[in-house]
Amino acid sequence: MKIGYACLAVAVPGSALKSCTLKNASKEHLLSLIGHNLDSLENIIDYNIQNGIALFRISSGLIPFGSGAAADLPWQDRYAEKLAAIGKKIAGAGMRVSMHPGQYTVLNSPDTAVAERAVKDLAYHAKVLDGLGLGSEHKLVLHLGGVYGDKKQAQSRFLARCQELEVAVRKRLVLENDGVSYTIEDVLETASQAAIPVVYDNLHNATNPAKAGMIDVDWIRQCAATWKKGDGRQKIHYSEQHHSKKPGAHSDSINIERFLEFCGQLTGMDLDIMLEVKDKNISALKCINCVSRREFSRLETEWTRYSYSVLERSSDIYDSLRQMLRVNNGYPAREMYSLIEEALSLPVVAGNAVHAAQRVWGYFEDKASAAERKRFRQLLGNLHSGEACLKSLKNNLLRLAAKYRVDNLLSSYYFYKWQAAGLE
DNA sequence: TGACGTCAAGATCCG
DNA sequence: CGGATCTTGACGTCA
Repeated sequence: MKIGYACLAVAVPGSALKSCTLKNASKEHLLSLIGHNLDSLENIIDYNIQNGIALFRISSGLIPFGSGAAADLPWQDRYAEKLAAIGKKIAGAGMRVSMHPGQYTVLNSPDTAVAERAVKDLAYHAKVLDGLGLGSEHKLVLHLGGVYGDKKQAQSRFLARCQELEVAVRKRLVLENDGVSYTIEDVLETASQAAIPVVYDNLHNATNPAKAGMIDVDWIRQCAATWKKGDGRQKIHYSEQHHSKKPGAHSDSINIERFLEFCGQLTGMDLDIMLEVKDKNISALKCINCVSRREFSRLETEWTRYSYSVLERSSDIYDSLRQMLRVNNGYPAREMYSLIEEALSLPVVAGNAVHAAQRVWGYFEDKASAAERKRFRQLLGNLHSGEACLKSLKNNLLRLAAKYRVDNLLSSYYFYKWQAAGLE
């Protein structure tokens, strides 16, 4: 089983993708953006390898306007070596990647211009995976499309268009149920006719359920039969409902107990699980560390990433966690993450926030300039007057971490917004 | 015609 | 000027 995350990595230096608006999309500018984005992708892949994450979705934004303004640019020639090097790392690590054209790639549209653009878009995505030199188990995930008042007809239009796709696309194509139009039952019907594997998405099935009396595992079993030799392991999408947003909205983070309960239903099944969650790699690592026993040092590394976020919310939980990880004794992953989740659900306490910030400042104590010291003390003094001040204090510390290249801090979750709940 | 979702670019505002 | 915050862009469908 592999567990992974989609598109971008949180708290991974050098991993950001760049883009531009269409009016600035000159050939040379696009080519330089592509070069930058491939460097970022390589940094993400390196991070994945170091952290034992073996499933990843490459962002469609890797090549800005990949099926439009950049479609005819010679990026795969200009960056052939870089692409090959990245592909080699992926394959060498046994990593599985995918891509996922979004809701605006609609193959079954009655508007043939829209459908043609969808074909081009699929071709672009396949070109990336081909450029990386990866096999057909590295998939392209697509939704069935629109309904246009007649679902049956829209489904057969999908089938017809599917027949016409080039092999490079077809061999990678998999279909996913969506949260509005096509239920998992609809998708299984169409996909079996086209001999396409099916990705089951649990949250889409919650907002757009197929029929009563069926649970996740029932559908996952049905999807299993659609995965053939050469497709690789069966893949599913797992996500949780956001506590306050509208139905179908992804949660900020995966709740570890809920996830483990879900996994408990899957015994005897061999699946790859793509998480769809705002905090991306952060939740992926949590889930990976909890489903099977790994090195104790993995937990220590995680604790260093979370520690300041915990400290600024609860010094009691901070002490408990420090105690828990003090000795290399057993493998308390589940307990550790549950406690961390508990801490992160609490508001930041101003007094604790000061302690956490001072702890971080400790990294710069011996190198900061007089102006930097003065600025830090000033921001620290402001802390009691509200949330905006905590934000600028953290931004200030993050800039120092970048300037003085403190890797430990740059990979700390303390600075990133999915951890940044309100100040009490 | 606007909402939907996603992310970063671009624009604007502030001290 | 740098930094923080708000708005726009790019896509297609559907109410």
